[in-house]
Amino acid sequence: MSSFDESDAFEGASLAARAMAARPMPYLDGLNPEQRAAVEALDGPVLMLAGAGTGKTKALTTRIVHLLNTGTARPNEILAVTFTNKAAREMKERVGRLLGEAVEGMPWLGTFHSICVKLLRRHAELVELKSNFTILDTDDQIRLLKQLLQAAGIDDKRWPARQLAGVIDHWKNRAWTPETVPASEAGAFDGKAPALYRQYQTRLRELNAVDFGDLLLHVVTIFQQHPDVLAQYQRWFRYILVDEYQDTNVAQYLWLRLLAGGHKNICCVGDDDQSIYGWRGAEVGNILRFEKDFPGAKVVRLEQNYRSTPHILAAAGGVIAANKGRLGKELWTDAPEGEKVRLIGHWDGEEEARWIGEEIESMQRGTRGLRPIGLDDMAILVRASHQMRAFEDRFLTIGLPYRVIGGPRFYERMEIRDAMAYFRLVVSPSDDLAFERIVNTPKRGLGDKARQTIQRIARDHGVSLLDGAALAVEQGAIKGKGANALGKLVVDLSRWGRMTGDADLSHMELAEIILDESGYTEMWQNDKTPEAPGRLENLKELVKALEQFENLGGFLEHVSLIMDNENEEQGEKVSIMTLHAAKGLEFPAVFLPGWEDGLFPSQRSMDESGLKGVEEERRLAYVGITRAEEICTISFAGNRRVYGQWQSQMPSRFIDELPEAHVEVLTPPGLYGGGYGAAAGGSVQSGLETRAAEANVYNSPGWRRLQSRAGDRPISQPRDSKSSVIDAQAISAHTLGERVFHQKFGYGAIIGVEGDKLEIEFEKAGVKKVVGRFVTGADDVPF
DNA sequence: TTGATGCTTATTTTT
DNA sequence: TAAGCATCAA
Repeated sequence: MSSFDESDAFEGASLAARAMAARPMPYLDGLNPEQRAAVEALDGPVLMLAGAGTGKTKALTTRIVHLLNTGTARPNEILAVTFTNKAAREMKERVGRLLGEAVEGMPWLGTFHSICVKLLRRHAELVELKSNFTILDTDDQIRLLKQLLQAAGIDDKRWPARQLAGVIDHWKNRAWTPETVPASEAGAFDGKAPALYRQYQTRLRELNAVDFGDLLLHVVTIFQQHPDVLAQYQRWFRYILVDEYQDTNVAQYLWLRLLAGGHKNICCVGDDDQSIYGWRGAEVGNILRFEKDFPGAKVVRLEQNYRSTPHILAAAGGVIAANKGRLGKELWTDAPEGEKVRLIGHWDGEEEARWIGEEIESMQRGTRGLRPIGLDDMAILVRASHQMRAFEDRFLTIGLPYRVIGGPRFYERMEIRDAMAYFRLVVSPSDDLAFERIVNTPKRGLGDKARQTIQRIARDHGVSLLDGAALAVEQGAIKGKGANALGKLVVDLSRWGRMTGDADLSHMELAEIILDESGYTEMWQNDKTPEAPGRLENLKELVKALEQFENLGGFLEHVSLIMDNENEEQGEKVSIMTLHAAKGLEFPAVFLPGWEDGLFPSQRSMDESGLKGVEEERRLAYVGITRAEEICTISFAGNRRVYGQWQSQMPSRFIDELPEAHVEVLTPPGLYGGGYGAAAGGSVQSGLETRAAEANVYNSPGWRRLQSRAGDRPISQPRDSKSSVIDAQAISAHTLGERVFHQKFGYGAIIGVEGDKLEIEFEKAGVKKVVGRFVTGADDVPF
């Protein structure tokens, strides 16, 4: 590719364009100078570094409007990519609103995946697919891989299909085809992965199917192998905009680079500090490297924050400052100072949940001169979904309404996928995966044996499973009840297939007919498990969703890419969600519980990815804090049940990184034998050495550092327990067999030492692993 | 085809 | 601990 050519920049400046440029641009008025700069730099590469809450979407949408309004580009000449359907939808809406008219077109505003589907359908033959290929979801993918593993005689216990799917996904994210997987990766999955990857791709081609990863990979392959096709799109998409650039993987990066290769009118928006999807293949490097990839790129930093108070921003800034290799940004705001970030330690996870419940109730009423905050304006953001349980339990007992955001999505539910498999089979009878999914759902007495027979016959005749099934019935290869049921299924499917052409029948009615006559609805009606009614409800929802589409085929086309499910429940509720799910959201009051080393940052992250892992976790902390508008409350527990075992926890290293000046340390009730009153205003240290209870929570190294930050140690380094003075003391202070006392578990004997953990057999509580610090010799019990 | 039982595993999940 | 599974007996 040639380097950036200056003349390209003026390509759009025709007479007409200049005339258009003379039109008023009221939409520019509401922008700050940086946003405005990002909007007006239409030509050439632009990197918009948009911190949390700095009006990124506003700048992005205004930029599109500006492109259109100045006549620089027509709607169909703009390629605007997002990661989520939600973001795409929002952008469409906002562009429409700014233009004051419906956007005619913008056919190329969408997610990476939806745009790739469009492209791939046009050029499917270039990768040996037919343009009506089906898109497999993760579930189909796994089942297919399972079959391959079985065929290859690999024990799918030792080598689970899930894991193989992970490896293949990873490779596709890196844009590696079976041919280009580097030798260094070949050892994955016991060295079997490369061959299986190849087989999998072959099988997908036979099925005329692609998985999510293929959508990008195939398009990249086409662009790479067919310069003429690429050139056509380079001309076509004269202006490219990319949202959440920090989340792009290698395949997406290549895709963008190829498309922008000619004119280089590409504007990438993102925030390296909010890159939290590395584990999914996202490469922060993409955004860090932007200026190298596109020499002469204009870099605009949006740093004025319109969301949070100065204290909150300072706290977030203090934490993220510990990361290396940042592009560098500092958020600031005009907003009044507000409340400091509040920090509180608890005895255990249950108490933490209890306290937060009470805190929510009092904030709802309005306390200490603060305005009352509605439940909809509060959120609890956790690192891992299992942490939600404690809150759900607690909120159920005190009757506090809550909603869990995230979790299994609508289109991932079993009943929805079953129903869709029926639809798929009606629309395309050769969809073998759909056939396999529903042959015996509801139960038709077709077990493994029957399935194998069908497969054999289909293979022998070189036909689809459905046709094979028809043959099997004709030949009488299937006996007994199953034969009748299968015969009926085959006949029904072809009948429903003919009904798709029936003009008198809406596709919604047809869908109902399919679900009823197949016995699928009945299956759930007869099901007595508690979730059955909900499933029937979902099926109704599904049929309702069909309304927006012209026919079943059109529905299936779209639905495979729409995995979100935003049904707004009514009523004021506290939101509970993971930090990941919270990205892009904001709440006046945010609770961030569970800030303990091992939980957050997660042990696994640190084990698997080391410093990189910690840095990504730190970005997650940054994302969490910056969700808060007015009040941000961080908490941790000294003890927590992990996999049924009580474990003592160290406060998160991220707590050490909170700048003291912007943090207010709260005292949990109970520790001083009284409520808030007893300790309010009092120094935490006052009773520090007097009672074991306080000592346990507040005597931790992290806590002490927070109280008096003597010399600044390099905080980004993971603390190695073995090199920690305090922990070493804790271990050497005890010996095997010693009788000890623990505040929660009572008396016990030390039966083992493991790092800084003591294994103790407690008289009442059984065997537990406890951090040495939390234990005192039985004779020194302080009361 | 069901139900019971035992075993194993344990983040984050935009499409 | 507890959920998700796979296997097994009936």
